[in-house]
Amino acid sequence: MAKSEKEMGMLRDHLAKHQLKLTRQRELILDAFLKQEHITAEEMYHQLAKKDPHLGLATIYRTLNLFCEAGLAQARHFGTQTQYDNISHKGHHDHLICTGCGKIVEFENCEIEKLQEEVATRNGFTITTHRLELYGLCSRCRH
Amino acid sequence: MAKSEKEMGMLRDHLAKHQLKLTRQRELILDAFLKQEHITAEEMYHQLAKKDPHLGLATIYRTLNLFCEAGLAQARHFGTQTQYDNISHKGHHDHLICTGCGKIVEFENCEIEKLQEEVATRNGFTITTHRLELYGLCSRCRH
DNA sequence: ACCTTCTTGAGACGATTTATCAATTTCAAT
DNA sequence: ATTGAAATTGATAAATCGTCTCAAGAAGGT
Repeated sequence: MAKSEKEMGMLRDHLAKHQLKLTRQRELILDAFLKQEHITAEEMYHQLAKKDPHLGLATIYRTLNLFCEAGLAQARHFGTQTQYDNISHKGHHDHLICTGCGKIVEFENCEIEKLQEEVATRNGFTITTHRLELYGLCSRCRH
Repeated sequence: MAKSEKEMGMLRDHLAKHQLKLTRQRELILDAFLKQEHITAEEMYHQLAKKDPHLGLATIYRTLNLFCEAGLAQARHFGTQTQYDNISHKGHHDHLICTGCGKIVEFENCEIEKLQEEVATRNGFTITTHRLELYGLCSRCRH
């Protein structure tokens, strides 16, 4: 917990600004959240079941949504679930996905990211995160 | 319906390849879909209620998913709902999404697409489609 | 027209997330 | 340290969204 001073500070700030309280559960969930790049409420529920078997799923949802409002997390809907991304992690990995065999290749491309920034700026946006997925056939599946 | 020959052709192709049938409902839904840039199943359900009050919501979901498989549409999860984007009528467009107010700005960027092709080629992939979403705050929500 | 197969519509169902509410905890003011 | 108003929690009910089920109907090849 010692190394997450910055994030804990952001949370405290947000709580103070909104007359909210710092609870044992919120500290526990923040602690676990900061160790992840992204996580679902359900995953966190299972992870924390060991440390606090009585921690409710609703509390986790409420807290992760609170983190979003405090600027620590960002919700992203993927498939049927909601992923909560840790904003302090910046390792963007995009994906090449083969629709034939399901193979996934991760890549990073600074030039693309730069162009994304340009598009965003041109439209008055400030990007916090992005998602890029390329679908196609890998060399083996192309026949 | 006369102006959507290309899309109707793509649908016929897909149906033929998979032993599926062309039904009145599928024609009706395609017709309505091609007039939109993106739409949810629920929105389409209400739109088509006038033309066919007995058209079921499940049929709309099934048909929009079929369009995705036929390469006419692309599903995108935003908020709690699924948006079905029309990718064959107006060309592919990517999205800038404000996480504050939900505003969506569509854009197209040839340079980004060219770089995507390069990444794909470098990895032996042939891209058939892609999805690019930039999440952030619009000028108004940034305060 | 026949016959097989696919599709539809209606509602049941499943998964995910939010709302409800009594009991508990926080925290600032005593 | 104690008090007490206000926020939070946990358990569960409820809402939301999308898929599944299945009997009845439609499509399309022969």
